[in-house]
Amino acid sequence: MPTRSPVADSTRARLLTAASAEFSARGFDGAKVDRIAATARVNKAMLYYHFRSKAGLYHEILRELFDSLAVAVETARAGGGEPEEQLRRYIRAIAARAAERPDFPGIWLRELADGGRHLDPGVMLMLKRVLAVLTGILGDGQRAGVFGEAHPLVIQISIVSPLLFLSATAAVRERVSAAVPQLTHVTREMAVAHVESATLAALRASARPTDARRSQRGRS
Amino acid sequence: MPTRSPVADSTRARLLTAASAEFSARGFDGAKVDRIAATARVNKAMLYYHFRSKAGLYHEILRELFDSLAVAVETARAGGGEPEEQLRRYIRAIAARAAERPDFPGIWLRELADGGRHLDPGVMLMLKRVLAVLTGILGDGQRAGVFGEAHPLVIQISIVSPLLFLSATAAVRERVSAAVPQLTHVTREMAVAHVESATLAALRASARPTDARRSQRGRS
DNA sequence: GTCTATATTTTGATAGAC
DNA sequence: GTCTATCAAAATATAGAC
Repeated sequence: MPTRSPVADSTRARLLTAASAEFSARGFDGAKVDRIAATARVNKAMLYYHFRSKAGLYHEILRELFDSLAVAVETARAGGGEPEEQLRRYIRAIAARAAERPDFPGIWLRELADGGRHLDPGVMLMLKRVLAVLTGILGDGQRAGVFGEAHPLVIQISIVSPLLFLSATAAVRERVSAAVPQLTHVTREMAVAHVESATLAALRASARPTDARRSQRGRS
Repeated sequence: MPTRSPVADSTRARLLTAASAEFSARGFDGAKVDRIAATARVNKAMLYYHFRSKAGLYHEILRELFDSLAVAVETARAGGGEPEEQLRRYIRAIAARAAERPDFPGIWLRELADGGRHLDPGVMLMLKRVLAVLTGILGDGQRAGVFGEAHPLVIQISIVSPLLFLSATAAVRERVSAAVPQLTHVTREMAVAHVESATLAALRASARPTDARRSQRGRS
């Protein structure tokens, strides 16, 4: 492995930035090392010098991305407070990561669609850390009686997927909106607000079936 | 264009089936025509004879898939009834399409992530038909006072994305669950039930801010 | 660390016989 | 409609000079 200076190595950092955008926009198979090198204004041979292969470069990006996500939600959990407040922070932490790193949603989405082909055990561990945080928050809420029973993976999917979609589908939505002018743009705030209210409303409703106008399946 | 018999042409149909699976699992760039032909047990030259190119084959699949979706939600809408009931049918119609055609979610997901690179005007029109149905249902609900104001695209995203995710992430969830045994499997029914209850709860809550335990931003 | 030139493989696509 | 043989381009990767 080449010199790993604590300061961001210029060509190395440029390659990571360019590659992140390329992988997000085209996926692993669609990404071309020539294009990455060109965008980074770096000689292609340098890519192999620093990362050994296209896959090596991709793995480095995956690790960095998911580790930062795990840290973000763990920080949200560490803030303490009521379960509802923690869940809001959890949601916002994920939304914030997606906002800070525009390439994240595309990469995440595609990696899932790929069946996690490139998720090595290290990255899997990071995903588990994220799920552990959510499971903890939901458990607290259930014990406190404010949340009903809920499957962590269902909640995770219904939180994460709209947020990823929002970013990843920006281009398509732009085209749809252009053709249907009465549709105003969707802002990140609108999406986050909806995810928060929909998730919490569903969790509250399952805690008190009688609160809902019609309970789908009342506990007999 | 070759003979288009009303009955499913064997090699043509086999190619479509194999290609659909390949595109879903690997994406357009990751899909290989050699692999498609091999899976279909058809000579590769036949692929070009029937579909002219890899892109032509892909487009044919996209058109068929999104047209069937548009028809499905339009049928759901045509069933009439209360807005809440129509919205439930809308959600179930989408979930049913994803269940019937296991390749659909992967293809849809990847196409969105690709920025709709392969969505020609014909397919865009089908997407608009789907959105028009949802917009109609939401409008009915608002006029009837049972739904609050909601952006159709936000609702669409929060309905569709979890359903697509559920299918598309099956492989990854399998691996996560294997490593975290206490997590039971997520069934389609659980996901659909959550989407229904979360979406309706959010729409109802926005119609009557005072019903919610805490209204996030009460109308001043 | 950086660059040029090039090797090697894969892959989309076709010509032409049957 | 089907198959064999093959082409041409693209793309990953490396050797080796500086």
